Amino acid sequence: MGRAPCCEKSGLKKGPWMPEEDEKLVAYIKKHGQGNWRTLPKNAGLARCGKSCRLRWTNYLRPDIKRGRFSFDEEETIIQLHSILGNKWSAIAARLPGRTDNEIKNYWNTHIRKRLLRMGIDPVTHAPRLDLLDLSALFKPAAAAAYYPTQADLDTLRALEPLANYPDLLRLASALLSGPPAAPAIGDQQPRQLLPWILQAQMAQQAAAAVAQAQLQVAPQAEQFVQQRQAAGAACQMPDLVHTSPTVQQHQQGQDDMAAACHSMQPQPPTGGYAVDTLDIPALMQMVQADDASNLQQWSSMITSSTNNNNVGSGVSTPSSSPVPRLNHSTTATTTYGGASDADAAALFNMQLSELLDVTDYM
DNA sequence: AAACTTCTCAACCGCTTGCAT
DNA sequence: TATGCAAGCGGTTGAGAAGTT
Repeated sequence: MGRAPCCEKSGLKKGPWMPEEDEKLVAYIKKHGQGNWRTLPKNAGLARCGKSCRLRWTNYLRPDIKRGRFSFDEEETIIQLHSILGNKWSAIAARLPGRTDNEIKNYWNTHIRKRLLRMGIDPVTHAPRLDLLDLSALFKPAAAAAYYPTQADLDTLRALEPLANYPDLLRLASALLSGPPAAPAIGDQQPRQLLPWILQAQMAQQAAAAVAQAQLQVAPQAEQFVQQRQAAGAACQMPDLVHTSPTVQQHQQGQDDMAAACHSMQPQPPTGGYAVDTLDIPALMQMVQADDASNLQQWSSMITSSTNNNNVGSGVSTPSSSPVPRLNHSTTATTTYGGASDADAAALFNMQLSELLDVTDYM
């Protein structure tokens, strides 16, 4: 595959477009439509390369382009889609009528990304990162009263302290120990509940993102990728903490492709059929409280190897859109966010576990 | 008011993908 | 199958605007 010869041709203008150039381009496209960008400049009387013309048209001159500030809804949509698609700006733009990929990319880099960082959320993985949180806000005199942590916040921190050496478990426990999110509107957060809210941010975001994903026309490759991640997650063995589920085996029966994906991702696939169907949270917390280091370390390393196998070069949190038939409400927690229903969020929760435990966030 | 710094965003660069030959 | 080209995409740049000292 060779490279397109383009703007290196001498005599072609570069840099900002003049109004008369815009007029020529618009007039030509109105008359002839978008055709061959290579021949367009010559036919339109422009001393530009076709690439430059295409960019100018698609990013600026197209009549259906919406100018001006992004609305709150648009911003929300961008964040949700980014959590699913990553830096696939064109794919995100396809879901935002009137916005170009370039515009969304710029807006992300100049506004949203910074705001997420200030909120202690990793803009790449969308996971909460206490190391990114602007804790200085806690001590600013003007904000001190509002940001001073509550007793509940401190209790939460204390409860999480034993997990400090196990970042992956910390994430899980953080999410589980916190109550339902305060669901603050962006820019109107309840600062006193900041800590538990941040700890839940990933779960909440993933729930919303997955609902958005369900509304998308997922490309077959993306669907396959999601299925492979699910399969690998379902094959992750967690002795003493995970119950065997025959329904999982039934569910997987006949799904050769998923089994193959599972097999390929797990060097030693489980023969006993363990699955992350239900997670024994009380057992986990007992280990934490007893400071059962060996068990925790064993579990932690298994999670690490599992997620390392699953995360094929992706820093993007990728929730699943596929239905999850089982959920044990007595031992798992659920959360809701945005327009996600209880059922949506609940169904998602199990499938998010492998995502939630993605320790690469901490590396 | 001037100098400096930071921010914004249009445009470019270079790589990948898809198609034709 | 290999090659060349066009189009598309994401990362980066840099000029001008806005903000700060």
